[in-house]
Amino acid sequence: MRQDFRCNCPFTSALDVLGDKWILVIVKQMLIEGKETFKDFTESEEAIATNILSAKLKFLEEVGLIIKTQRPDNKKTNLYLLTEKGISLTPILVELATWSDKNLRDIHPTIVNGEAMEFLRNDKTAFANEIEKKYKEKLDALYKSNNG
Amino acid sequence: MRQDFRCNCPFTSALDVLGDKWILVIVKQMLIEGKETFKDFTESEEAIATNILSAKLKFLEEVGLIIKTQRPDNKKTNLYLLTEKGISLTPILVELATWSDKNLRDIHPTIVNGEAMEFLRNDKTAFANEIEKKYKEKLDALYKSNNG
DNA sequence: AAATTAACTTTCAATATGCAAGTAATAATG
DNA sequence: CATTATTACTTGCATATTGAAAGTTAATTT
Repeated sequence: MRQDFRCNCPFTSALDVLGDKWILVIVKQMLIEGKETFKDFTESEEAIATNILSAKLKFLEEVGLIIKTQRPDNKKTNLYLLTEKGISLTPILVELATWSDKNLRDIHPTIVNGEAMEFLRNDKTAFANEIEKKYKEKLDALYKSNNG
Repeated sequence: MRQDFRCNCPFTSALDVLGDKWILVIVKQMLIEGKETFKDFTESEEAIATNILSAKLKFLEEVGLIIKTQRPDNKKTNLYLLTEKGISLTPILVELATWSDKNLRDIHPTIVNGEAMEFLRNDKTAFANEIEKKYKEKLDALYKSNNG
């Protein structure tokens, strides 16, 4: 799954990488729902098929949005973790959710509307910062336990 | 092409509507490049096939992101115009371009890097406001000439 | 050692994409 | 006013992508 680009437009080029049903959903699952193993992803609400998941994880690794690692004590379970490049997708995700909240409820009334949505509506930037911070703390903890 | 949603997650629901290669590219062409007729879209850099374009325009209309109109003096040429819901995709597009600018140049060095990019980098919000404002002025002018 | 689990891969059917050609209606030209 | 061109499609067909289900391999647990 090699990447090529339709043209030199920055908008279109972003969509050449991110423009599909699954890529940003997987990133969301990592960033917001704390998913990190193949199994975690298969068990999510969105119910991705394993062959698609496999292909998308490979692609995400190829374009440098995630890395594939393991815990030192477990050779079976792979860990998929966001890189800086991947973490920096947060503002896009935040704008997507904001747009859903404001514009999709008429055709999709059951979109969740809890505390997190409240926080997002109230301060988008703070919401994004919080999420990025939490994820980075998680990475720090992981790398610390991996290296001693 | 009816829309259904994978789940109640606001992130995923946005991608149920917007998550594909073409939808946001077409919106970008309308919003930023001023395209408004079928022909305009077929002549763009991204070179969309006419059958795909036809299907995507239909879908965009169905979900209420665009409306299909005509000029009073021309019954042949349809005009495709963004609704409020469509215009409010601007912040998403801005974040996509920002992300491209920062993260895609290593694997795609020829991404454009002109004055507009400079403006975008300098003040995202102002850039978004400017674009929305210009598009709305265009709509105003059009509706004025259509109604007298 | 046997059973279970995690991470894939394979197969095959269904859907989406894309190119090329064709059509119908309107508008412009001679 | 007849011919030609233009716009907005649609159709047919080939290829690519997606998705469900089942199978495979290696590591871990019992």
